[in-house]
Amino acid sequence: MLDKNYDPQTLEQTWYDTWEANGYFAPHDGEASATSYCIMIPPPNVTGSLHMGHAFQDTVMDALVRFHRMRGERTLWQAGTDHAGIATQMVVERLIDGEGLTRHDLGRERFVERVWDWKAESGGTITRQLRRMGASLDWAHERFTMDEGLSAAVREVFVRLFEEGLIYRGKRLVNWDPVLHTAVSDLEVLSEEENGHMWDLRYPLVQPPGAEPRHLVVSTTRPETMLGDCAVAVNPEDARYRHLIGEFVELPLTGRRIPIIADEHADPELGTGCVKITPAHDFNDHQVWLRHRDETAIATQPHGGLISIFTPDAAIRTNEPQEGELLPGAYIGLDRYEARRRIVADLEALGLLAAVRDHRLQQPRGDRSGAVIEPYLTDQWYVRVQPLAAPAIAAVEGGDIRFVPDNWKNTYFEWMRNIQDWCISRQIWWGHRIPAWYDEAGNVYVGRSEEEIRARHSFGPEVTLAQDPDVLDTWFSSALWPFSTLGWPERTERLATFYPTSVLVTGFDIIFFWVARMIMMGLKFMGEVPFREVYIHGLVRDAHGEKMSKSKGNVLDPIDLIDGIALEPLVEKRTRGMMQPHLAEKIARQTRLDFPDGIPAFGTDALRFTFAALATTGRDIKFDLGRTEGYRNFCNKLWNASRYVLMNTEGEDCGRDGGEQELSVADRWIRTRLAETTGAVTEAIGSYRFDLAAQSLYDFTWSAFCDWYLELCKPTLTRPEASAAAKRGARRTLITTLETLLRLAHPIMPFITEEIWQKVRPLAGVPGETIMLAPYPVVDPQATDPAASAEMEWVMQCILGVRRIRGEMNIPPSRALPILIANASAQDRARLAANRHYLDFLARTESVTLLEDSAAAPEAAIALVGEMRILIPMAGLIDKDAELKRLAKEIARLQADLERIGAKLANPSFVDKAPAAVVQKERERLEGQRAALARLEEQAARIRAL
RNA sequence: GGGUGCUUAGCUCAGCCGGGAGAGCAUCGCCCUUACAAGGCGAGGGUCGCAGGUUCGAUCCCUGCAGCACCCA
Repeated sequence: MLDKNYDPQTLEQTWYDTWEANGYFAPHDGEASATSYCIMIPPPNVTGSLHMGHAFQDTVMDALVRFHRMRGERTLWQAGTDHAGIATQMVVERLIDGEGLTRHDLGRERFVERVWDWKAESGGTITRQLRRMGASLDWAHERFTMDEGLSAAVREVFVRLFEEGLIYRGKRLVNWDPVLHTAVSDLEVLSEEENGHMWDLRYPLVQPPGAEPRHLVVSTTRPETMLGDCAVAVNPEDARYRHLIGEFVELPLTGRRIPIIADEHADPELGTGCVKITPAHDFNDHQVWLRHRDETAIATQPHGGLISIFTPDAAIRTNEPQEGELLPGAYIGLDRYEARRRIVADLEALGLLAAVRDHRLQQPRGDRSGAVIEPYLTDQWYVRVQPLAAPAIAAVEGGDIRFVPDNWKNTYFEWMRNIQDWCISRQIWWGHRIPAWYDEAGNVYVGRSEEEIRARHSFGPEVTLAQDPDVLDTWFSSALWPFSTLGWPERTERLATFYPTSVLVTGFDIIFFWVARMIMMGLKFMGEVPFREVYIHGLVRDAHGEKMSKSKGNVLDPIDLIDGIALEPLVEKRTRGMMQPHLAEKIARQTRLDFPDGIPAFGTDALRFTFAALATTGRDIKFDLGRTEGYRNFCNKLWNASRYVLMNTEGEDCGRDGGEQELSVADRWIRTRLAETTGAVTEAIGSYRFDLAAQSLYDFTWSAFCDWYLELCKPTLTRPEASAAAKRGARRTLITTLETLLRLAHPIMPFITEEIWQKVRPLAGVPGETIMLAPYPVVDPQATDPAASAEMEWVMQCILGVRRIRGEMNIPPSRALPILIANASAQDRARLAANRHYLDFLARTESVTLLEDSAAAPEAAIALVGEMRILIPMAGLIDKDAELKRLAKEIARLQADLERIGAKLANPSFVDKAPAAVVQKERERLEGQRAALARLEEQAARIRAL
């Protein structure tokens, strides 16, 4: 027997341990003929912790995986974590900062050791949390992007791409993060509008001696970059300046002269139409420079005009010995903002500052550090993406990969068709070291190892080689995830079985970062797409629709929803380690407002059910705690219903060992409903509509099984006159329906279904050690019985009719009612006779009397079931005005309806053009409603006449 | 500026191929009826964002507008 109370805490933990210990999560060996099903987990940061987005995503994946596993497919959910280069390095740097050290104090080797220590220390957190979610990941084959196998895959890919000319090294402008001291890719830069200024600078024209001084005015948001200007550009069509093209201006503060050049980049409509060109510190200017660098006036400048002015910290650098006073000594060593202040002041002193205006500008910032990104000239490694992108586009166009919802493919195409080369080197220490070595002359050699390179080039020990200090972008290794985790470059059995994987489940925010790159790499190295489908889900937001973030303090920890958390610890958790105390105060206030009593423990199943119910396609999720509470109650309902079933079946004859069984209408009806629900849930999961699956399960369990069936079978089980065969049939139906329902719900609610199933299984005569590996229900066409459905519908209408009168007249359920039946057809009479016990029990009827002459009826309240009338005598029970009021309401409703249908049928074009079936249906409705109306009006008149 | 999505009950959301507007939560009555008060029974609540169009008929299809959100430049 089940415990009296549903307590998710205890049962969830023990079942998970059992599953894992028994190896149920691993794909079964199976026959070669079994189809395989595989999902790769988007690897979470190894040292991170589970957030609501993970919890949602993992619920979806686990539901899919459990569903397919139960369907007998060879199912693998590949487990693993990501080393998350920059994020992890930042955490460890902060850690050692607490010891007053920087990573440079430690040196590379010791620092990387510290990161591994940190991983060892905190690396288990997220995998523990995944287990709490019930995730049936194949832990036995857990992978980590930095483990030896995956690192080998990374080296292999790098070398092959390099040898094909698809990886190159080049001095290019990159997005430089001056705080993290590393290049970052375009995708890691977030631009937002911020308040700033626009400065108008006067650049004096070079004039013959004695001439009146004249200026060109250029506008800039970054005046300090003028130290690196190589030209002023004007539009060749701009009549105001055309005559100046080829002339020179004095670049203030530097003593340099720079040319006025003609370039389309200068927009005559914008500002003065003159643009300063700083090719080493602006992407657009760099393009301009590329077009003009062969012109003498540019080419003869220092560095051909490509003048870098910053250190990696974005401070003004010192001059190289051969550069002389290229950069004015007054500014050297100044941070970019201090330099800006000084340069503006100096220009103003010279009368060269024309204006300063407030200005909204797009400020690019590093997504990790928040630092303003600096376009910066460095040597970096790049992937030439175009040749890889073409087949990746074709794969989606041709339908080899399907996006769900479909329109996300447009986002994918949009990006893929305008793709830029991918900067893959990062100037950090935590990550895959780039497999390139340099000799003393600076020649580069790429290979799987130093030994390989030495061997290939026959280098003796006298040749010293130094490995490139940089590491690869984390996404480089993630891009290989679908095959590297399966053993590639080895040709393993797992790789052959599970690649291509079935579906990728992920958020739209990493379509570019990850999805696109996996497709490119998969096609390139496996010759096949990495997955057949991409299911894109929405973002989990808080109850107010705000994005959850630590700084806003509105994050929810999924584990707190499972275990519950009191208010004070929750406030403490949300405000811990805040930078600004005033924010902490606000967060604390809001938290107390949103969760005055903290968060109750809902259990994993309720949380998972919530995610499933909210998982509508293509929509963000506003996370509503009320829903979770409702689904916790649902779990409780299922629990109690199961207790009832067990109470009535344990130690009883459930027909498992034969014996005659007789199925009642109710039995046949619930079996029909179960078959329908099985079909609906199966189809919903198959089309990623977890919301519809959840809805069907909820509706069947609560509204059909509990509200009706459990009640309907009570008379059969308790009445002494019910036959043994009928009791056996009811018990059999009870236990098998519940057993099937549990299997049906298991992918979404794994724990409670397993706990109950273990008790139910023997009574239902079902074999198996675990519901996890029990077969998923299939629709039994034999079970569908339309006649039973129709009859049950009639029974319910009768019961609801009586209940409605009861409810509206406030007649307590304890009071049994005598009812009269009038205008009963032969079918009504037959049904009445057959189902009388249902009415007595569920409508609490004291007596049922058939009236042969309806005129003889006493004053009564009325309910209609088709043509048949149910009358409840009013004497002493119902007050006249209340019944009249009730009838008036009903009559009004019918009249409105009739009017609408009448108008429709009176319209000749409707009758002509609408399908005959529709017209027929409306006619029947009209008839039915009209008859009902007449009866109610007659009844009202009779009561009024009293 | 370009693109995508959204707008349905007080709140969170379903609504299939165009044909009688649904669920959960919340609200209001009655009830400790032998699985369940984390419950039972019943009730109220909607100009389907606005304006046009197509159609016999539009929450659904088309166009425009408004508001919100996100992505790209």
